[in-house]
Amino acid sequence: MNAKSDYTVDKEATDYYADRLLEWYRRNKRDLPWRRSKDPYRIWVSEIMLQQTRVDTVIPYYHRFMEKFPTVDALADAPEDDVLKAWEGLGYYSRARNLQSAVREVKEEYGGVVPDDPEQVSSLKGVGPYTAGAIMSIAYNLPEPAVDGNVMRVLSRFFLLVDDIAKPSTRVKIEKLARFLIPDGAAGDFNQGLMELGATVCTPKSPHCLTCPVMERCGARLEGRVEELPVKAKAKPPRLETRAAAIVADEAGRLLIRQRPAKGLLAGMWELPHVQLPDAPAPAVDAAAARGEAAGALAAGLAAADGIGIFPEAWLTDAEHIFSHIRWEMQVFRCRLAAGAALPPHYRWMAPEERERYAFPNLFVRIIDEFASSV
DNA sequence: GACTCGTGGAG
DNA sequence: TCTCCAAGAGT
Repeated sequence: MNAKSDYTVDKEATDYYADRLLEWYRRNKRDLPWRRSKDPYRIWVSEIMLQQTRVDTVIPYYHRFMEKFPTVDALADAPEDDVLKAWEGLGYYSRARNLQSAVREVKEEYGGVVPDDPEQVSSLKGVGPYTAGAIMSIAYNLPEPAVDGNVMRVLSRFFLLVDDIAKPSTRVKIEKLARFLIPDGAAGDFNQGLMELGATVCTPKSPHCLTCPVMERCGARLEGRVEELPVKAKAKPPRLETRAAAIVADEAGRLLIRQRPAKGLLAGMWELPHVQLPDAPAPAVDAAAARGEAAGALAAGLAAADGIGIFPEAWLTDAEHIFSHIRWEMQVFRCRLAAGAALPPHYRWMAPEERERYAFPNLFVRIIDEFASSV
């Protein structure tokens, strides 16, 4: 371990940074919904929603969520399906489940009051190092760092840090630096200032250095290396999965849907019945033959997995959906259900007016909408 | 440390 | 069209 394994900075630079950033933040901060309250619960909900999710995407969800679940008690007492439904389309659905689980723990163990102790908050489900620091500093103004992607980018540039910010160990190092930078009595504004600077000025591509409050001492700018920092390893491409899905409608216009398992991808969400196809490198067959094979595999797969008999009648559409780590290429077939078949417990018939009762991932929302507009 | 876990906007 | 990604956490 050499002396350079941890970042160091002198107090004079620290004071400069905090003073300039705080003044800039207090004059330029955006008027965001969750900044209008110091309620730890509201801060908490916003931080969970904002994980890996853009501000503009979160805002409408945040308003709806706070209207539906305005307090710790309201969320703790709500049916889990209602919470998942409120999260529909936002992605990373385990966040919703973990949030409600943690809120229930706050109700039971802390009398409904979000604790102001970093250790206790960190132990809550779905609350990691960043979110714990954000709640501590923003709601309680306690001097805990809140290091997200913005903060890593901003500090990497200013202090010329060349560690790969995609590595977890780098976040730990930057956390130590960020903790040291927090000015007395202004943790909340300072942490939000760092993030605000990263979101609006020190952006990933073509940052607006000329409006930056700390540009005159920014290492990356002084050395002309703004574009090459931060160092970040590129993610590997998602793996391909080919799938075939069944659209089954009855005479009343109801759709056959099923609920996904409680763990894993899209846990607990509703979907169209479908199967994964063998990923053999298709030997250049014509499209019609490939669809025929997929349709056959769909019928056989649903019979084997769920014990239901369906007969593909026509190809409806192809749909692609890209998750962070998987790419689904799905062929969708309009199918007929075998008469008199009993449905497994995780299957339902969904009437058109029941759409609001079930939470679907967006890829199935699109397919269902396309089917609805085709009939 | 590497993988899992969504989505849609921006360039 | 494609790439990167946006206020990360769990395993």
